[in-house]
Amino acid sequence: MHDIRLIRDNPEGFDAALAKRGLAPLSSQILEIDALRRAKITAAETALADRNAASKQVGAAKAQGLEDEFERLRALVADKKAEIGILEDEAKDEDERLQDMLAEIPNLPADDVPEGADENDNVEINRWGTPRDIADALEHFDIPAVKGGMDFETAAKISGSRFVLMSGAVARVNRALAQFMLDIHTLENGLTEVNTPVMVRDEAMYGTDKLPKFGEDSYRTEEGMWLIPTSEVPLTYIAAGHVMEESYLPRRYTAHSLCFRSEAGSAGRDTSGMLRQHQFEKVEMVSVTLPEDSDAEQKRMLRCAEDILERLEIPYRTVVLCTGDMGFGARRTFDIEAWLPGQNAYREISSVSTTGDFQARRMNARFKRAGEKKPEFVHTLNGSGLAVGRCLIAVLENGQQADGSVDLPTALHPWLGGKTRITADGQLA
RNA sequence: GGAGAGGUGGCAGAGUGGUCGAAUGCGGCGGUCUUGAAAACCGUUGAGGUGAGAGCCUCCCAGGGUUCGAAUCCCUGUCUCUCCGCCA
Repeated sequence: MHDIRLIRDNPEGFDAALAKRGLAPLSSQILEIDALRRAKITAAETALADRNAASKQVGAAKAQGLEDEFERLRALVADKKAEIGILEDEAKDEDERLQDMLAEIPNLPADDVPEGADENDNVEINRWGTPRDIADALEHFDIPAVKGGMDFETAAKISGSRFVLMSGAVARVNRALAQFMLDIHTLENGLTEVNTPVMVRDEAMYGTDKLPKFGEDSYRTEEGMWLIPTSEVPLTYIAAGHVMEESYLPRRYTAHSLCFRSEAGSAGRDTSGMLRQHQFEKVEMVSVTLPEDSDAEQKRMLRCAEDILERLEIPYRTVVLCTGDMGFGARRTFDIEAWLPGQNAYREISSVSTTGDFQARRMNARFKRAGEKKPEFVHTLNGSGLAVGRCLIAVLENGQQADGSVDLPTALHPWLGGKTRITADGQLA
C-alpha cells in the first residue's frame, strides 16, 4: 500500500519508479481521485460542524423553554442530517475508490535494484560451490534409491496431479531436512520458532499483499478461509494492528509449514517430479524491523538461507531480481538458485524480500520511538530458509552415485540418526 | 452444536443518554531529589483525516437504527471468553 502523501509530494518520482516496473504512469489519475476525495471530505466536515453548532443550541433553547426556537433549530439539524448523509457517502465512495486503486499498485523498487524486463535481466551477485561432475545425471525421481519412496501415481489417485506420496527413506530425509533447517535457524541464527495456522482470514491475505490481486493463486475453503501460500502470511500478520515499543524490534521468526498453491497459469511447467506441487513444505523466515535496519536485515536473512545450502554442500548462485521480475509486494528481492544436476541448471530454492513499509501500511503495523509521539510503520521482510521439497531434490540429485545410491550430506547425518546414505534399493544406511 | 458474558487509549481497566476523546493504574516522556541509579513525589502522554495555520472533523470491534443528542439504548455481523455437548 502506498502513502498518498508521498505520491502527492512527488508524483513524477512515483511514476518514474512505476516505469522501472514497466508500468504506465498513474499519479495524475490517483491525484485526481485524491483531490475529489478531499473536496468531499471538506464539504462533509463543514456540514458536520454546522450541525454540531446547531445541535448545541438546541439543548440550550430547550433548557430556556424557548419552544419556537427549539423547533426551528430542530428542523435545521434534521435538514443538515440528510445533507451530511449524502456528503459522507460521497466522501466514503471516493476514499474507497482511492484505496482500491492503491491496493492494486505494486511496491516501488529500491534505487539499487537493477532495471530489466524479465528473469534474463537478473544480476548474479554470488556463486558458491562447484557442481560435481556426474556422468548421465538423473533427475531426482529417476534415481534408483529414490524411485520407490516417491510415488506420483498413487498421489494422483488420491489427490490428482501435482501431489506426491513420499515414503521410507525419502520421507525420512525430507523430515530431517526440515528439522535441520529449523534447528540451525533457532539455535544458531537467533530466530524464534513459531507454529502457525495454515488457514487464514481475508485480512491476513490482504495485509501480506496476496489479495486483492492474487486470490486465484491460492485455495479458499467453502467457509471463506484461505490455505496459506506461504507462512509469510501468518508470520508477518502477527504484527498487524500493533503499536510496538522501539526496543521490541527486531522480531525474527521462523516456521516450518505446509504451503498450498493452485499453480493457476503454470500448467505444463515443471510437471514431472516434485519441483512444483500444489502442496509443499517450506521453512520460512520473517523479520519485522525498524525502517533504518531493514536493508541490513535482508542481507542477514540471505546469509541465513545461503548458509543452509553451504552446510548441505549444494552449489548455488544468488541473484538480485531485476525490476521486471520482482513480486508485487517487494522492494528488493534476492533469489537463491540451487544446482540441480538432473536438470543441468540452477533452480530457485529461496527468495528473500524486503517489502519496506508496504505490508506494514496494509496491516497497520507500527512502532513508536522512545520520546516520539507519532507512531511509524515498521518494515517487514520474508525469505525462504528453505523450500524443503526443493531442497530434498537438490540433496538427492547432488548426492547421486553411479551405482544408483545417494550419499547424504555430512551435516545432515545427526538428523538421520547417524545414517549417511540411501542405498540403490531405497534403504537408509 | 446449545447456553451465557464480553470487545473502551501502548497495556490493564472504569464509565449505562448530554458536562466523555473518556476516570484510575501500569508503561513511556520531562522534572525534583541523588555522586549515579532505584524508590518517592510533581508534571506530561491515544489515533486518524483535513487545512498554510488557528482550527475543524472522525474514531470507545464493524455496519445499520432510535434520539435534538449515543462509548452508553435497539438490530445485524464479527471476534474473544466461560459452561455444556462432541471430538484428534
